[in-house]
Amino acid sequence: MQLKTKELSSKQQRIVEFIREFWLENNFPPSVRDIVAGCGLSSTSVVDYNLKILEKKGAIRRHREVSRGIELPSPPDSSNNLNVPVIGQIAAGQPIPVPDNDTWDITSNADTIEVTRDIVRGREGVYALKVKGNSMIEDLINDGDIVLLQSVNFVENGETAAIWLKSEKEATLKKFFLEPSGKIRLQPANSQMGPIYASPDNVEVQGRVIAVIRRMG
Amino acid sequence: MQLKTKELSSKQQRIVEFIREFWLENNFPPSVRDIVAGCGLSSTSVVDYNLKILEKKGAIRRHREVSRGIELPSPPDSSNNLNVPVIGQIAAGQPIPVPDNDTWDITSNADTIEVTRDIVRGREGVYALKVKGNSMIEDLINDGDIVLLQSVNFVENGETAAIWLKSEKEATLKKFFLEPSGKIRLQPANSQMGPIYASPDNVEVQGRVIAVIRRMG
DNA sequence: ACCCCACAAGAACATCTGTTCTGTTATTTT
DNA sequence: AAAATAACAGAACAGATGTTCTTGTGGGGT
Repeated sequence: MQLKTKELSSKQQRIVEFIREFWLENNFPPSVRDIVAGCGLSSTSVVDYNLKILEKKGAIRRHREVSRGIELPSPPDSSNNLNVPVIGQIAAGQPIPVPDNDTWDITSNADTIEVTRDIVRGREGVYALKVKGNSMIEDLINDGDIVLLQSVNFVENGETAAIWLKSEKEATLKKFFLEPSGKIRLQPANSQMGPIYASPDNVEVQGRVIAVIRRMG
Repeated sequence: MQLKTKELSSKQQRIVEFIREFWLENNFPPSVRDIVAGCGLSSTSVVDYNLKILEKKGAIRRHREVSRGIELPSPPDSSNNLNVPVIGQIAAGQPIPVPDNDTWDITSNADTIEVTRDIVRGREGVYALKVKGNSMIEDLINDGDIVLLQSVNFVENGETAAIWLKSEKEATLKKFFLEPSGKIRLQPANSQMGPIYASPDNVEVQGRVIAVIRRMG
């Protein structure tokens, strides 16, 4: 007597996820037997059984007697969009939870932002942070902006990056410079503010900024 | 001896168009027999014959032995994207060609930028400008940024807007304030720069900024 | 006329595929 | 423990569907 509501069993989640992946890859929905193979199930009847439940729960829509007649409520944008997870906020003094490597759990209930593919430009490991507070205004980044970051451990000199200062336990967006002296200079964009100097072993690059999106009005 | 090249016969164009419509409506590709019915053809072999040609010409992609295994090179936008015309650049001292009213010629060969619908949020008369030069850096807008504007003639106090100064023949992005004195104050965002004061009849609001998109790296 | 070729009609075929039927197993309820 | 229910397994059926085969048509070119 569980699952009366909209909660999906793990198998059902897996099926939905597979449908989405399949659709993304092939631009058309999978057949029942594709799902059997893709989810390692044993029988088409199992799929049908669960698809019926999924339909009742509103997770999918089916067209009877039509091959591959499965619709997702929000069809994965086969074309030009990507869903980038917004994994948190960034503000001075706040830690960033960084995703482990590149195995994202897109299906998790994390917020996502939909961006056109030309912004991501094929890069892997892209995530987004919402800027909280005005502490990054010197980098032309404002409160409420969304910054898109590529998860990398190293950046070129002069790139804007999300940087974790270990001892201070602070995350911040700054321009990154490795000085000839071996020190690392974190440079704000405004001449009113001086740079921050840190030793390399106190600095951890979390990602570099590849885009900023600001909505107003 | 026609159609050796990529040109499509009227029947083939019709088929492609039908596939696109069908896909748009159902979120999955049509079967061969759907095309027969939808295009008023007489036989599945006619469809198959033409689909093979279409595939050779690169108009579609087919997956053999897979029902509804038709892909369009650019699958129809399932509704989340809009193409916004980039009608020019904005920089101090440069005029902006502003579109007449709200009847855009989207099909014109003007550059467009594709943005997700959630950025436009249903607004009409949205266009984009590419920022040239660093003259707007005070508004957290940088060289190379794309600003999305909604074409309006009036803005609220405090909104960032594209403003045309008639006598100076200058276009600029500034925060707009109507002062109690009746003058208009155009306020940059940086305290280092003072505001510009102008009389209302010298000011023409061209649009208000609804989003900023900056790509880096 | 003749032949060649693009194109189409219609039927037939072999899969593919959604659905159903009959059980079986595990879990929960009484 | 017995009954009820959820979930799964396997097979089979019927319709959907891609593909192919044969035949027909109409026009150009020689």
